[in-house]
Amino acid sequence: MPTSKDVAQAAGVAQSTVSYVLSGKRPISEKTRKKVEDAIEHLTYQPNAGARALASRRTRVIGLVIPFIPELHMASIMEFVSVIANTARRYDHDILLVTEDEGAAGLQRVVGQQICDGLILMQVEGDDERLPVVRSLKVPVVLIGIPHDPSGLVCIDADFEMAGKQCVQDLAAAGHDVICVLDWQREVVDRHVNYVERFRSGTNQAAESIGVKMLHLPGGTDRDVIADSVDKALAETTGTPAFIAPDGTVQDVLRRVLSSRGLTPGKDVSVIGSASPTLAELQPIPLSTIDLRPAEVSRRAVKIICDLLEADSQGPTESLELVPTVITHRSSTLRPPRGS
Amino acid sequence: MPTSKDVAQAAGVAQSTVSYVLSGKRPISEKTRKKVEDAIEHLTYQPNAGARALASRRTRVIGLVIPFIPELHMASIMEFVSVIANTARRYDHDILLVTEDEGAAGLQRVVGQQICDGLILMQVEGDDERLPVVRSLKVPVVLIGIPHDPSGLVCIDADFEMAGKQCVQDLAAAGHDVICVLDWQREVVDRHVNYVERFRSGTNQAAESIGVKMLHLPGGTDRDVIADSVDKALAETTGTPAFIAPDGTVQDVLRRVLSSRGLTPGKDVSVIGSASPTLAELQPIPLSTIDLRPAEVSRRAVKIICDLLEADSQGPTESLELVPTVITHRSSTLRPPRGS
DNA sequence: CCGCATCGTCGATACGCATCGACATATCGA
DNA sequence: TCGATATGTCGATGCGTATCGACGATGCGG
Repeated sequence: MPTSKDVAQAAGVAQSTVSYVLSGKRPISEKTRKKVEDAIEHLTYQPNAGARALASRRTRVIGLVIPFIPELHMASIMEFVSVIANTARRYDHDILLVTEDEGAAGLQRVVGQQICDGLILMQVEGDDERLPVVRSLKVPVVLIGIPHDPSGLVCIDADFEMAGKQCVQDLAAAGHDVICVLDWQREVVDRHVNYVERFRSGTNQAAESIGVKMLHLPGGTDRDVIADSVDKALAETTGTPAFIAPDGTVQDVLRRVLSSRGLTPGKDVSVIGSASPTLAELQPIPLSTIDLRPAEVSRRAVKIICDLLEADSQGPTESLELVPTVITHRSSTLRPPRGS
Repeated sequence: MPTSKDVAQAAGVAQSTVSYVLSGKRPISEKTRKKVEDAIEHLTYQPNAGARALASRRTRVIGLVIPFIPELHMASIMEFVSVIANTARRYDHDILLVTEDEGAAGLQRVVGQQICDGLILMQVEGDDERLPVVRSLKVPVVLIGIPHDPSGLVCIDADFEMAGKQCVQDLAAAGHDVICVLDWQREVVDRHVNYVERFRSGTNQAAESIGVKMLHLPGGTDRDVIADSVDKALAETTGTPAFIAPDGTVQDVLRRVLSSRGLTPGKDVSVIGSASPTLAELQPIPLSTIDLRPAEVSRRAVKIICDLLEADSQGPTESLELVPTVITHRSSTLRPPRGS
């Protein structure tokens, strides 16, 4: 493997000059730059990451802490991972996978060994056990998700409260007087993931100001539980009920239950879920969705951490960003009455 | 951040002694070892990865090249990623994400900059454009998937031929005389992923030796296409046809088509798919599956590359490992007649 | 024509660890 | 008792890059 010394020799300059050509931190004459660049190309030189990290105290690697809990919809997690990785590259950084298995110790390891310059944590829970460690780390950390106490932390997430409001407003406008939220799976709710509460708060606020009835019923993957919830919702109204099912797996079960009751989404009932456009379109009845903007959240998370790394100064050690959500109408919801 | 020099000072030994305590490459007296380990603990010392890489010419990082093509079932990809990451940790290695976006150039970058000691490539296609680059790299690379020309490459994959045989043998034993394979989605087939052919070869061999009729029909996500395939299969027999649908998305569509035809899997027809146990159990009629052992494939891939890295010597530069597949009976297949 | 700032380049050094040869001490056989 | 072998530790060096101070060359104004 060629080194910068080899390049220097080939170009007839000092090694430090090669370094300055690459970093641009000192003026270089056009002539010299050309010579060096030619030599680099000719030798197919690439700077050694280890040496660079050692000398500059920057690895240009960001640690990404991914949850692998089976209850979560893996496909949607991949969406985050994919966008984060690609965005990081755009900032000339790489992504190191940090598995949940290692727990908080893993964070200390990758930071302590200086494998990473900073961290992105996905799926942050309300009372996450890793928070004390995160606060103690002396590198930038961006959380995707909002813990109960976000003080001293940099967080970003979809605006779940807004999402709740939008769903309710939308369904109310379509004429529903009873709106039923089927919760996330037990496993998610029990982890006290903060967004469950934020979403609920949004729905309730909107419902109160509009004057529709909200039902919060258990979700989960158990067909009987969902069936029970559906029946309860039906019993509450003489009109057509509306269902909000944020969780992808819950949507699947709901779909089957409705079908067995002879209810067609978009005709006899309305259903809004959260899903990627691709997935939503693939369903038998294309699903109207509340888009939680995973790609945008991911992009911003990377931008935030890269800005913090750039700044070098400890920057704002606390911030909270909420990404606006978007409703997309497809076929699973009723259309609002004409002229309203 | 404390360095090994700090540790040495605190323990009253030379820096090199600290290094030998950590690596175990030279005998150390119990007394000295204790002093050093105490100092390490007291200072919470962790070796600097960059310096270590520079001196040892080993980063202990493996690059994982992930496909993000939307047609693929992301959930199953996550299964690979998760197991690979965790297994790598067990070998004291970390995983760096290399996105497909960068293409072959990305491989040259992470290897050239020596960010990685080796690579694992997922979803290798029959005629993968990255193969020339892979062959030219001077670091170990393990491919998950078998290209058309595996010479000079280290490959591992599920034994799709065995999988095909198992499915056919199993369905034939259950009394089916017509067995229909619904292909993967067009996008997958068109990429010339080798496993499509290997699977087909397995089914055909088994069908021939047993004497049942095989139908290979188009799969995909289009309902009409699947419906057409189902009708064709029905027309071929007066008995009960069997369907094999390896692709997860195809399974979903097939399920709906069968239901609309009034056909119940496990009663009127048999269906075998490939899916994780969790997913299979979740379906309305638990799906009998052919398990392609993603976790085992992942584990072995990591083991192979770590062995190669350990060996240091270029090791066997060519190898091909096939992981045996497993059939699991659930409710979507007929039971073989008693006493047979 | 001289002093001074600017531009462009060089040499030297530090970064933190692994590793090699050297050396001191302890252990053993003859 | 003495040399030979193990055993345990140290000092020195190199890995490849970034960066700092220094220095020669050039251009400027006075």
